Amino acid sequence: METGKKRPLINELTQGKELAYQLKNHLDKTMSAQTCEFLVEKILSSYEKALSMLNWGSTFDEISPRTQVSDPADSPHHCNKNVFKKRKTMAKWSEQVKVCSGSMVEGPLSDGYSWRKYGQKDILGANHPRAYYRCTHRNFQGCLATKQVQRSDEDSSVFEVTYRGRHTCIQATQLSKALEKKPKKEEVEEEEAIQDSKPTLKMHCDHGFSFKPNKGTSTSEDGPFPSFSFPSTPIETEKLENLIYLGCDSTTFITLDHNLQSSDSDLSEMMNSTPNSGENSPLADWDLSLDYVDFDSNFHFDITSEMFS
DNA sequence: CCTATTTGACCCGG
DNA sequence: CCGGGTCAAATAGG
Repeated sequence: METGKKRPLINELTQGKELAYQLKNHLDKTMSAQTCEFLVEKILSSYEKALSMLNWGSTFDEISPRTQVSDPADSPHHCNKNVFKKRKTMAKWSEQVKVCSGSMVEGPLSDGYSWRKYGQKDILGANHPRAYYRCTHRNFQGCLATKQVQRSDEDSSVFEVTYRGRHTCIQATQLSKALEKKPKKEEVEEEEAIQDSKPTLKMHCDHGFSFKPNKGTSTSEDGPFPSFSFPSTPIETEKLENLIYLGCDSTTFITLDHNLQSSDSDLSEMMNSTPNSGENSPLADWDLSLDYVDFDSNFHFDITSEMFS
């Protein structure tokens, strides 16, 4: 990114940040909208990150998704196992992380997200291998964020961390954080939200698909199946693209019912539970469904038998 | 048992 | 062909 564009960008982000703060103050006084507050928190965090990235002199490069799609009428998307074209269109930035010399805490400190290692490679000319991580919530929330971590050659206390793709997931820490702020009264006005006594998490993205995990407190497998579904009518490429890139990050609408304790372990629990009925969870294919959605217009959807193999 | 990590194989773009 | 990135089976660890 040229330095000429840097200043306006910083100004813009700063302004947006201030506006978000103002909005937050208003929300504090009004009502039980923890959901809105949660959103604002995310917005702020997003701005903070962007600014820190820019000021830190780290590289940041994101190709506008606008330029990637020329044929929005292109209909359905298919999950093909060997298609990774879209990776090129994902945001990518990197930063150096130094680990405290005193502490022997191996590896770069947590950046607030939970990652799962999926590979390690010896890199040509590098003394230390490069580790590959992806978001732990990839399977459950379709979060495509990944990062690479490589120890610096000269200074072994420095790690080069390269991020790819923004998080579209809801981290457990964010959930608990949002819950902490919830006032303890307000039983009255939530009547309509109380439909059953089970903790539920409803997540809704405003571009047409929804992800609605629903888990009972008991281990009974007869509870409602979690469901993730795209709209029944094919969604245009453009919309999907906006969904992913503007992202659940900023457009996700969260409804937290009372007594929420949902965590990823809960999610994994319900997703991995193999019902005795022999029926697999409908979420089994969800990873593929989102994971391999291809936004490149050159890619042609083809329905083959491998879709539901 | 389950989930996370390790690690060689595999894929793919340059 | 080579090397970076990913997959997935084996393994570790709770």
